[in-house]
Amino acid sequence: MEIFMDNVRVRFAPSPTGFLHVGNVRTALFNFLFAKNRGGKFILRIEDTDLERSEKEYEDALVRDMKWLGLNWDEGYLVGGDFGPYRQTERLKIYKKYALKLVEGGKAYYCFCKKEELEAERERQKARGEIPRYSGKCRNIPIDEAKKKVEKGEEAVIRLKVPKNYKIVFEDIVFGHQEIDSSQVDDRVLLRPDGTPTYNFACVIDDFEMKITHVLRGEQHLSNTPLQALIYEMLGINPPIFAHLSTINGPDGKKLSKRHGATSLVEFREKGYLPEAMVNYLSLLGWSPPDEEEIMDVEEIISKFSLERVSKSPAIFDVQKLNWVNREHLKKADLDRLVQLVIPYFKKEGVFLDVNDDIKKFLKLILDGFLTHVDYLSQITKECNMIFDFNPENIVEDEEVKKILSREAARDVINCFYNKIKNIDYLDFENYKNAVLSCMKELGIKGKNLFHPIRVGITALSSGPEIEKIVDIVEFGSRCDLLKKVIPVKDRVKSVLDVLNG
RNA sequence: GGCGCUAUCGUCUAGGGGUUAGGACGGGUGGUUCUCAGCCAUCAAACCCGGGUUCGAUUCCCGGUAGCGCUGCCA
Repeated sequence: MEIFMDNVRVRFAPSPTGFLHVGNVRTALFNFLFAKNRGGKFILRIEDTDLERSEKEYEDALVRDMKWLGLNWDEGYLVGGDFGPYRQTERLKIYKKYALKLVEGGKAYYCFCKKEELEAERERQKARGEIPRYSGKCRNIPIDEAKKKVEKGEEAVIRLKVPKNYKIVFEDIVFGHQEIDSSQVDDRVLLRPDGTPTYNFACVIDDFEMKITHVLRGEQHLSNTPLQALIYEMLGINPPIFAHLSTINGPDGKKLSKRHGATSLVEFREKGYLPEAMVNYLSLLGWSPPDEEEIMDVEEIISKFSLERVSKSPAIFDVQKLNWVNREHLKKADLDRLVQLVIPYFKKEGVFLDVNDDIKKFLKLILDGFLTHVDYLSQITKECNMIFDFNPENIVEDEEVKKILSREAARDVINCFYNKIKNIDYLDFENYKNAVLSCMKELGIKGKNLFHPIRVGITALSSGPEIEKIVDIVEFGSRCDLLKKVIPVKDRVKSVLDVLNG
């Protein structure tokens, strides 16, 4: 269906009226993947023709988010290129040129109807149960007369003169052949009195001017495409190939919104999701790899990506699966990198103000012990809370711990363990192992009857990472220059024994 | 209301005129490790409904239903 092209040019064209959310990102991602897979160009264009709602702040956020994800664009906003400018409000002259061309060719006309009048009329039509449409009142004003009015300074918009009884046809890679009667499309406004274009017009002009070969965008634009296809035709130019991407909805099947929790990309970044995990998960929404391997890095996704495997049905954003994808990438990630990523969360908790090499090593030990416990990085501080908040009283409060202590010889184990370590200055792995070993021999206890009490002795808790890892973290942490002190093993066991002995 | 789009386990999906309808997340169970997490094994779980076409439809066609989108001088 699709003609092979080796000069693929695609674009992501967001409007800076809010923060990038997962739906937009998926669209950006698919454009990026397609471009890279085909060795083409990925272009970023800013559609800021909605003067009311567009904000510079959102443009900045958008750039930051795209960069974070690694969706680097080859051409466009901020990086430049041969077809700029790439922000629509800077391209007003271009739209005007094309709009005038349509007017001259009798394909569009000036409309002098007042905005308020039209709105009132729409309301009336709706009230009567009719389909709200433009009456076509100005459609037949002779062009010379209209021009004169415009010259006199009368406010006018330019509307498309949609032909009657006309079949509009276009192809969509995802949704297939589309046919619609021109009676379904209204004489839409192309250019506003202030010279700004409306979305559907600007979009066509820019895609043409920027030599866009494939338009991949959200499914909500499928209904706009007949209008756009018509504009291409009236302009006598060839449309690009369309590929609409199904919507991503919230868990209730409704449009993604605040009440579904995090939806904007910033939120996910702040929570400590890895960018490669976001990319991976989002790539799986509406597209599936040809094999059954779901965990992929960007390069793999690029190499496997094709529009043929994009599905038509809407998808629901599932945080559970995102979490799994993120955990998988967390496992594969370089520990030193994760240390860097985790620093802000510990700072926020007041664990330290500045990092030094010791603290980095300490964080590395924490990650080694607790990483398998988290879905995303910001959870780490809470997960490793036991390192900082040691509460010996817990042994008389926690049911699980009480159960362990009620077992025979539990106290003896803790006592024995304490005696073995009380004179050791720094309990390293060897020392710890030896202490445990001699307790084992001395008391003739092994397995859970040995380790459970030791765990309680050190943490006052019944569960957590491997004891030797905790020993490592706690001992090293106690020597680090931290705002939140870490109590060393020896003192911990002592405190537990004190509580135990009343 | 009109027009358009969509419909496979709870979720993401594969598949496709004849299959034990496959995988993944999540859930259940069991194993492993001192415990939790993890890891391994294992189980339950789906073709929206009704008509056609056909020897045979989950798959193709039509209708219904539901959801979503468009119906703006928003994008």
